[in-house]
Amino acid sequence: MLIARSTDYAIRALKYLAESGEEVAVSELTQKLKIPWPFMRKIMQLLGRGGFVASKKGPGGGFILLKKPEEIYLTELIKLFQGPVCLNECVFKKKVCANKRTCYLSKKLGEIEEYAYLVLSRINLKEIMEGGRNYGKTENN
Amino acid sequence: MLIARSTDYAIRALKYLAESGEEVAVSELTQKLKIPWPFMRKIMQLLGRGGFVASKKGPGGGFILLKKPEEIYLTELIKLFQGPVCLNECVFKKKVCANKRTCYLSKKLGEIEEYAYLVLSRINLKEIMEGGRNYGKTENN
DNA sequence: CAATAAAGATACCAACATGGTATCATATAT
DNA sequence: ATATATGATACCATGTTGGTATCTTTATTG
Ligand code: FES
Ligand code: FES
Repeated sequence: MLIARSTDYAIRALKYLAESGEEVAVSELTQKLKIPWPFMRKIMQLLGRGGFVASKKGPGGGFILLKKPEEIYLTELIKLFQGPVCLNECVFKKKVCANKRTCYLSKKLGEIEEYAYLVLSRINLKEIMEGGRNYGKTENN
Repeated sequence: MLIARSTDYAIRALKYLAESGEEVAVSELTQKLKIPWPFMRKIMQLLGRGGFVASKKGPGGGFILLKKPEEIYLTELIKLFQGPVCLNECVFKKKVCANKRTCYLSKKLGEIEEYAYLVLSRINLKEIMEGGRNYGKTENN
């Protein structure tokens, strides 16, 4: 799967923040987006570390968007929540395969990965917000 | 990951069978390819059910390739061992997302999946055998 | 016709990734 | 001071996948 749940939730949260424009507490996010509370918190914290949002503690505090929607690229979010986009990893996981350079399959998978990265790296939050008007409104669990 | 371990092992086994041309027992496969024995068996059984190989029981028995290498496509193997190639599944796993049709992200991921499928579906065993002379000789685990 | 060597079937186990939870510490507004 | 928010972090639960074990069935061969 290219996009994990955590990344998806992050997108929804960012979208909400972008539309709100002001400080939003996790409690509000979690209510509006129907996402489990502690999980949402974890995600917001990560977004904070990633520099996408700023946080304010105390009553009335919450999270606020730091970047413009058009500056938030999908690949950045994926990297933050799932690590680098990678589809052609040699099956001998951790260990590097000696044939990686010459392996035919690896080359082909690399092409796919390259294409995937290209497409994903062009998608930004603004596009998602405009392109998919109902993204994140999937209340049908 | 596009290609799982099981699929990879299957490719190696098929390659070996193709080069051998005659009945090969799992014991031989497992020795030559350095793949765990019971796992290899399971994989060969699946390949049998998938119609890629025929089996012969009893002493001297084993598996023999049923198709020509150029008729064995990577997507078929992936389907057999990992299920259908799918990269754009909506995060609400099992349940179908009502917005699937209009979701911008889903559309983009669909494009990637389509491309991936196109590339993979053109790759056959013969290509792999010729293109990557040392595929499956990764003895460096 | 035994004994043996193979595969068929199937249930089980272990490691890992991921989604999700809980807890305690810290900062801030009132 | 207290309530309300996040920061950090450790933990738990579930599912998938790689891997194992066991028992049955079929065929060869002496
Ligand atoms: S088998 Fe390792 S890169 Fe191809
Ligand atoms: S959120 Fe379900 S398809 Fe986009």
